Amino acid sequence: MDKQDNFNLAKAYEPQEYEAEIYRLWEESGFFNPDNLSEGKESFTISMPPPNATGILHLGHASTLAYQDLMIRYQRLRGKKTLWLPGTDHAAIATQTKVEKILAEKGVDRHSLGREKFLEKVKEYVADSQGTIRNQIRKIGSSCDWSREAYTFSDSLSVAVNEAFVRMYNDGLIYRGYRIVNWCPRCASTLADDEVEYQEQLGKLYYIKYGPFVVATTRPETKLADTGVAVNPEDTRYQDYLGQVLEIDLAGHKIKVKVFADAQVDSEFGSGVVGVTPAHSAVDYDFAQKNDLEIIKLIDEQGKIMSTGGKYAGLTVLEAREKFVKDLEAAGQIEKIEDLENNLSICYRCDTPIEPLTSEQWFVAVDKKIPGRDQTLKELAIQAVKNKEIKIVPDRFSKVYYHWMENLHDWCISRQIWWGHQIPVWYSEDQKMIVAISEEDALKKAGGQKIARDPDTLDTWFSSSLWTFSTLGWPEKTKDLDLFHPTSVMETGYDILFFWVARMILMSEYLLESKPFETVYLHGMIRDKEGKKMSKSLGNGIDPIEMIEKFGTDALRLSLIIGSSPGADLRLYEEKIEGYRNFVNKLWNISRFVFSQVGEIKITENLPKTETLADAWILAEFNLLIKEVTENLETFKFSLAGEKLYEFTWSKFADWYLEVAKIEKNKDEILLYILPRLLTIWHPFTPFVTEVIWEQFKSDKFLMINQWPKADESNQEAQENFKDFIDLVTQIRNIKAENKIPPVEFVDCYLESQVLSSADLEVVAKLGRVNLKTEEITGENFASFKSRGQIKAAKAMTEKEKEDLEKYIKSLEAKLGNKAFVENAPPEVVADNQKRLEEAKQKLAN
RNA sequence: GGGUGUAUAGCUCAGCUGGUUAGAGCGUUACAUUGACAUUGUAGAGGUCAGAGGUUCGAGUCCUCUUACACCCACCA
Repeated sequence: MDKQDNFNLAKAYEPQEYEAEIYRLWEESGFFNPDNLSEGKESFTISMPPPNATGILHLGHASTLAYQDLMIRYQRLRGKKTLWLPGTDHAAIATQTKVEKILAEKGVDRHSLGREKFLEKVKEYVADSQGTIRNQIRKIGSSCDWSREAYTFSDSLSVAVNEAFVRMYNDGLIYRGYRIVNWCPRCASTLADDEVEYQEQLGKLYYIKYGPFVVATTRPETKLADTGVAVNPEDTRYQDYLGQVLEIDLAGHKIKVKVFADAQVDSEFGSGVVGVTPAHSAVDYDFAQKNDLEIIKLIDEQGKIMSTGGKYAGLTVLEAREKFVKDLEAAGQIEKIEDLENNLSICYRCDTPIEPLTSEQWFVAVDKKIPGRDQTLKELAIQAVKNKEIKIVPDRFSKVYYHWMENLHDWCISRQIWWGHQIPVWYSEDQKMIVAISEEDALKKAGGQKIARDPDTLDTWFSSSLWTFSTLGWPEKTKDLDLFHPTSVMETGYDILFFWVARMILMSEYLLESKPFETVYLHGMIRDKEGKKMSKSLGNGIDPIEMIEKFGTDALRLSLIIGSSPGADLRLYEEKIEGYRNFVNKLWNISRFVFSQVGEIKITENLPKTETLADAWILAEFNLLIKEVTENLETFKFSLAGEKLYEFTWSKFADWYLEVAKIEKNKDEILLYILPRLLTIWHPFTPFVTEVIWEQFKSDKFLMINQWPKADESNQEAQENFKDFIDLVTQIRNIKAENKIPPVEFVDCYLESQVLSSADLEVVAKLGRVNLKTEEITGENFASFKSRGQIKAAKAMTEKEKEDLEKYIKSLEAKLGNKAFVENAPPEVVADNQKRLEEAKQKLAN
């Protein structure tokens, strides 16, 4: 008690009282910026996956930030020049959709507002939510370099976007073409293939009498624009028609279709005859290319039937379907209608059903050889992973990556929304197309003519695919780019492996001829206790900010990291976070206790001398811990590292060593050796509480930039011997409990041990709360003592324990009696079993 | 239709290249607690490792099949 004046820590850790202040101190220190870290060392870089500039941070963000901050803090403590570059994404479609929704509530739509005014509204909205996001990233404790904060739609990143576009165009890797695309009628824009999601639905399969055939379709209205009929080449029923052009009457609407054969047609499905609508189905479009079919566009960009639909013109798709089916029925042309489960394609941002339609758009050619490189973009991206240049953790996602890449089609990059990078293409008065990096450049190229810009914008993933290097100043040759690229780790969820990770690899390999990162670490999705996805509609979402307020950031971070493994989903719930809050408080109180015990609060610099077995043991355990945690962190086994730290801190250091220290006293050297180092290795996991405790050491530097401790040799003998120590104490407590002897009641006890000194045994007795007798107590069974009496701990064993031990001995004897085992098993395994048998027998005999 | 993952205590999960009597946290039961911590301590109960075969001296761990769940991809009109 008399020593407690020299430290000042409340009885329980209250995170809210410290976190904001600690973060402010870190930020002001400038050490988030690698320029202020020591010179000339190896660098370590992570580009923060930019959160969408919409709404607020959810648990998924909290988890990705916790992982990244863990790696960043670890590497900073290891002395690397550590850069974590934060930023946000303008998230073209997502943001535009969101603002449109807000405007719609006021009865305004973007067209009535006009492009300029609408974009202003979006900018306001983005500025607002970026502020929220920045604050929330800070709340998680993210030690990122705010001075380098980036935004995909900033001026400098827009330069990178135009540069990339122009280079690809000049290399023939970006082209404009009239092709079939995914069209979202609500967004009034194209979508990339991977931006289309599928929803199972119960639809109808209509069998339509179609000239000499019966054609089965889920979308009868599209038959108005059929230009072909496909059958399987093996199908004997229709051989005579192959190659013919037939005129078909569909309830008065006349179409001309060419009959052809293709192996893709399944003669078992539906009627075995496919009506081909090239303008509104990707498969049919391919058929049209192969068989030279006419392409008749039927559905326009608003999802309405065009004049090519005859009397159905002007109707929406669904209206036209209803009317046309009625007309066909009236004409006796519906043979039957069946129920059919199929996938409805919907927009990934607004869930609107997708219309495939033909349109003139910009594409990235993934299968075209890059000039001078004899490789396609696709091949480039596959190779980077295949030759292990880039490592994906967990490895199984490499396979998923290859599969996706190999099946990648040309990437449609033009969007018809307003929010985003305008395509760097202008048209001169004489209708010449000018592709240029800027308006000035385009004007120059136009040679004095007036120019007009293409209104289309770029897919948001085009700009984010440049993220690892556009944020470092590319296309300028900057010092940052040189120092920090390729980045070290890309930490993100497996759900955006395709959207983002794959495209970053593709772009970096093409534009920089280098990988964007060395390792991709993929975390899983956060789910609720039942394993359900957290979502607004289910109301099962946990708000990370609320959890931080309730339990503290450190507790939330631990709950996200411990118990998770890469690529696997994680269930999170409040009790779990609460449990880690308890742990953080334990660490706090361990520190309080240490500070209360020692004469002066300072750090022991050198490995201390050991006085007792417990001393030697705890140092041995601690050295082993440092070694293992370091190894685990180097190999991305964050959860395992956390579990080991947890176990050491609570079950070894607190439960045993500190309890022994209360008895043995005078442990200043060792306590002040372990505690600061323990705080250091905990720091990447729980940055706040460790930094707060660290302040008590009055060090001239933050724990954040302390040095990662080195592991010394471990004393195996001490580890082995201390097991006996623990074993004896546990036995005593056990016997007392079994005999209903209150823990506080000191009964007599005789102890003996081969390895423990008499001093050790005295400590054992104190921990077990017994009176240590120097002579063996004979003649009586301890059970008869009931609540008072003597114990010879080594002899006491319950019936159950006896039985278990006997069983164990039998199984070992059987094993060792087996010739095959003795002959085939490695000698050390046999010897080990032999030893165990002897020990067990001895125990039983005692 | 293809592919991947998961299945271990009531719940959430560890268990690395096969070799202790299969572990942890939460929950639960009993006891304790004014001296670091009730956000605590001590002790206990609780498991045919989804099922069936196989490989091996030895399988929770490797192989095959089956079942259940989850996810991803794909152009069944």
